[in-house]
Amino acid sequence: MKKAMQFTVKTKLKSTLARTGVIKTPHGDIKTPAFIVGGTKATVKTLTPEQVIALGGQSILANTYHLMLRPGADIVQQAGGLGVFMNYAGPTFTDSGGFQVFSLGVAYKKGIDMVSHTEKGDASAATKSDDQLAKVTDNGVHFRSHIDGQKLMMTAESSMELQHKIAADIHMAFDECPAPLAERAYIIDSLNRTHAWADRCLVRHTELNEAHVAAKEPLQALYGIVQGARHEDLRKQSANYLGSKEFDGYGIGGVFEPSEIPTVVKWVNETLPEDKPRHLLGMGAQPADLFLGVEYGVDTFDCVAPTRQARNGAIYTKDGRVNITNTKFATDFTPIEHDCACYTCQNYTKAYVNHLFKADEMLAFTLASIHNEQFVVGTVDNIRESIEDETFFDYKKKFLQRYYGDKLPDFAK
RNA sequence: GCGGGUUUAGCUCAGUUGGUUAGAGCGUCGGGUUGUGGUUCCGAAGGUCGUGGGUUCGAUCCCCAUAACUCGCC
Repeated sequence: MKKAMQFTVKTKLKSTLARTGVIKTPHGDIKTPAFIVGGTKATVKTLTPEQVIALGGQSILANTYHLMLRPGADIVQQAGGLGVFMNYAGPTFTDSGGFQVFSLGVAYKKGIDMVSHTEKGDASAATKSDDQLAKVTDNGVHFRSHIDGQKLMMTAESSMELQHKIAADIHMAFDECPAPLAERAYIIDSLNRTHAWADRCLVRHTELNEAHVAAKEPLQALYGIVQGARHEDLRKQSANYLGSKEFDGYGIGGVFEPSEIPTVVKWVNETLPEDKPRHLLGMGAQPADLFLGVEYGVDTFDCVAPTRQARNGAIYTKDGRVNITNTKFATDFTPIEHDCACYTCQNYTKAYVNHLFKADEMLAFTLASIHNEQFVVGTVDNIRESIEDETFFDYKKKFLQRYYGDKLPDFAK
């Protein structure tokens, strides 16, 4: 069968896993490494697709779980698929809903911070399944909608069916994301389940793609998702197992600290086949994540942090993160960054953005999101260029030193 | 002019049958947010309880006076 997408490696940075390349989809190309813009509910919050394109976004990632609940996959399909529905002509991804096994399951309102403060979480919550919105079985996951409480079931097959209705260019296999504190025995159990689900996803996905061929519709691509928590042998086992299957690319899932990118991501990417793209799921809130991710072989990222932080007034600058709501900005009539090319910095002052936040005006979210998203997307674009002209390490050192100053984390040095 | 009510944090108000560091909501200030979370979470600052007397071991609370605001009546 014809390929749903093509990935070509263009250049490799020696003595690292970093590379540049191009992902070709039916809706356009993605130059990698690339930061994929978060559009969970078929919208990049507070931004129009035109604004996303203008800030340099190459592609958008939506979420199957959320779209299944609202408006429903059938409605997205009737609309003509995700891209038509949301008026975005570029390449799209959907996440499978597998992450909600964790985020709406064991971690739901249990106080487990997914990355930064895992040690403070309730370890016993890691494997309990009562009093939760999600229950994992070998067949799939029993959910309770966080919106209206109705009981739902998602399986490998149903996730594929939903994703094919939503019709993004690139799908993620339905996986289980075990809690970071789960014990090894549970991680192994979970990993076996994720692998079995990946096989089932591939079978159903292939059937659905055959139907697309018959209907003369574009093919859709599927990434397998590597799990294995923080265990080297399990991560490599997962990368080997999934790497031997006919996936179009691979997602790196699970929950770990940014400081673990040089270990966990490296184990995975030195094991996966070189000719398939790798997507680091949900990471990229900080510049260090981006540089380290690329250095250790990540081709695409997605993260809701740039827009979420923007909605709360946290703004990225090359000299570190600032809170634009701080009083000191109320009378600062200069742009957020004088050398930033984004729409916000070209047209508005810190004082104005500060005022919009204080006054609860919606434009605040839009202007802050444009800047933050362009900051992160642009940083990954610059990283890509630095690989091609072999200035990556110099760029990384200067960027991170300036951004973090005295707070530069050891793992990023 | 007479009678009633109110006066506690920047705002709107709780409260104390008199007893250690007087509370809330909003606002203010600061922080958080990594495959769910704009209207969210965490923390902090801020009051000689209108003013002046009195009673009491002790008064924001009881008594007296006074001021401001407010309602009603003439």
